[in-house]
Amino acid sequence: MALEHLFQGSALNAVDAKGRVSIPSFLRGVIERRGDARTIVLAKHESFPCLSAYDPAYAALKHAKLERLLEKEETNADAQLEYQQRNLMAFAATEEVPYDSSGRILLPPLMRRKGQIGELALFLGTGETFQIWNPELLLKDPRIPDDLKDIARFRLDERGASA
Amino acid sequence: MALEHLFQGSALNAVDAKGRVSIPSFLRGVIERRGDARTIVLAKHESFPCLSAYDPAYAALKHAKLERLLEKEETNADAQLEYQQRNLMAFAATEEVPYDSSGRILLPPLMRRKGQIGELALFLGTGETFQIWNPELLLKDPRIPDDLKDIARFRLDERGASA
DNA sequence: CGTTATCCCACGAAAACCCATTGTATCCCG
DNA sequence: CGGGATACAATGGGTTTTCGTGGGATAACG
Repeated sequence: MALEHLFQGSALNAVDAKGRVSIPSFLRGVIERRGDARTIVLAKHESFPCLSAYDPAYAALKHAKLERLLEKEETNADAQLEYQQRNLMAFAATEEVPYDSSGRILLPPLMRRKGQIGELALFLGTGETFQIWNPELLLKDPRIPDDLKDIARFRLDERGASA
Repeated sequence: MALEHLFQGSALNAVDAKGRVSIPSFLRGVIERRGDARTIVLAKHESFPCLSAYDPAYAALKHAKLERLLEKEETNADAQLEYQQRNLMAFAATEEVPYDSSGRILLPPLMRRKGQIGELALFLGTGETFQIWNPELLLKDPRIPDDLKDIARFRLDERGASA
């Protein structure tokens, strides 16, 4: 199921007083090439303290994948439960938000809290999806490779922020 | 996954005041034969102080490989984390840049710093990918074969640069 | 009414685009 | 074989467009 267009690159954008953030144009480009939506889906990342984001087309793909997994193990009660749980996470625990003509979304308060996003949002492409981080949390996380932290520091410097 | 067209050869091009560099036409030829993109992907080389570059088709291949590895060990928590880390390095720590009709890219400041590229950029084909070096650093590196350094010196002479 | 979400416009910086020049390798024709 | 013309690559510079961002006006909602 290799997707043709992949999310790649990094950017650090400001969250303004109203809670608005620009989605970097190179990520929007991928979203619009994958489908014709001008919308992103947000979720809490399953293992990192950040948000996971993708386009509606990818959400549909993910759903299909889950379905197939279920059919394989239809008799297994544990598998049934796991399916229910994952399905809930994939849809109930996500929010879909449109971006406007200038490429900005209004970061929903729930997600902003879940991702602990402050005044700065660090966008990281990860292929099929991308992540949105509070840069300070990324720098603190021991699981993040140093080379990537260097990039985060560079993005902070670029902007004049210390850290 | 042997790719049909391979990067080979060397060239030394200037980085201008705006940070633009021409991608040598013999490398562009390979990129455009591999896919129809007019785009290259840049990353810090994992062991040399230079940049590694390739085409988007190669990036997609690399991604598919990672995916397959993951599916084999879906239950293993360590494998999950390692997958996340590799994915971050492969996509967040890279930048995709298009080249214009005259074959130039705008070398992103992040990559320019990571690769320590100054006013001159030495391009070296290495088969599936190619490298972009600061020629001075290549000449200094003890791991580089003398024959290759001779080539670098030749390219510098050609241009009138001393070194 | 006061508070919150949408929409619209405005600005500065950066990036993409277009055009012009140079140098070099190639080709054609005398 | 030589010399001029041609095509393309690399580079420099100027101009236009886009992107990220702030602020205000308008509309919805409690």
